[in-house]
Amino acid sequence: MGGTQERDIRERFRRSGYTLTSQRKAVLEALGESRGHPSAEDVYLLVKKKNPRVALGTVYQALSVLEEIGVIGAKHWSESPTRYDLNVDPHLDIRCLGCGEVSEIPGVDLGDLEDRLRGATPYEVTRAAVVVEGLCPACRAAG
Amino acid sequence: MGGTQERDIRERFRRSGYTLTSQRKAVLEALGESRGHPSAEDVYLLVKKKNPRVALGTVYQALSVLEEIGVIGAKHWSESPTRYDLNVDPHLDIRCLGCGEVSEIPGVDLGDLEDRLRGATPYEVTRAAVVVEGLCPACRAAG
DNA sequence: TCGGTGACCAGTAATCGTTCCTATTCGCGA
DNA sequence: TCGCGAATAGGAACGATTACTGGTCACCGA
Ligand SMILES: [Mn+2]
Ligand SMILES: [Mn+2]
Ligand SMILES: [Zn+2]
Ligand SMILES: [Zn+2]
Repeated sequence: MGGTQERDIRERFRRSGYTLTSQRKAVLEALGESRGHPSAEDVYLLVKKKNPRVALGTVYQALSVLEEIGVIGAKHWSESPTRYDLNVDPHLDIRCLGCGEVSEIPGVDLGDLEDRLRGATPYEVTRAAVVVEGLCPACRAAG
Repeated sequence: MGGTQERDIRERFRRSGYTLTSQRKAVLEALGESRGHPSAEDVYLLVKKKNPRVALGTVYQALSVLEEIGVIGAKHWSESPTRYDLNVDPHLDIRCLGCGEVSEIPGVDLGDLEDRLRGATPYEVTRAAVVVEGLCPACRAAG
């Protein structure tokens, strides 16, 4: 399931040729602590608590290689910075237009959507993502 | 179908309280000329050909009200500026990762996806969009 | 264990798309 | 025709992200 453990992560780094530095470890740990879908800035602030010398650019670069080697996922909404996720299994996330919180939507199957896309366009389809927005219960209550 | 005509547009402006200015008309015309899915910058360059005094900010503002009153549509990809579209019917568009071209994917039905989303999250679902990326035939050939 | 070397990092500047600001102009309604 | 709120031009500011550069570190091999 979701929990990619230390062993696996080291292996992914080794195979990719990237090195597992303390900064990259710290970014990964911050992502675990945040228990959600933090932005690069969120991760930066968490990492800085333990090591005040890290640079924001380093966090961006770490997130980028972690995503590239498949250890974390990244999702984009139009009115928010990119959100990162330890959950790399295919799943949907919804973002609240009120407070910006992102949560997972379990149990929705897209079926053969990608296949149908491939059949309907001469393009080679690389990626299809469903971007969902709404209002969380708290923001809905607050009107 | 797609072609929202002059009459309808005037009516939408009247009801919304916005005024149909020459700049807004020009933006709409540019969108018609461009025959595609131009960015704000693309629209700006087209509008400027006929009226070199328009400001880029005005184009952004015009696009925003045109979208608000339902005359045009806007779509977002993560690695591209917002693209605008005269086609306001629900449909899918794919963006080429090579050249940035956007084209429509006809005949794909999302079925009851939105309903299933609503059933699977406590959020009030406002919007669900499918973002599709790939390689156009030309870019695929150029490999 | 101890360098040597190429990858990495901190700090900062730059970029890009977009929005904001303000003085001026426009255009509709009385 | 006049008055006034809405819209615009021009340019500054903004937020997210990337690029650059000189110093630093991780790791492989002797
Ligand atoms: Mn998630
Ligand atoms: Mn379209
Ligand atoms: Zn909320
Ligand atoms: Zn292409």
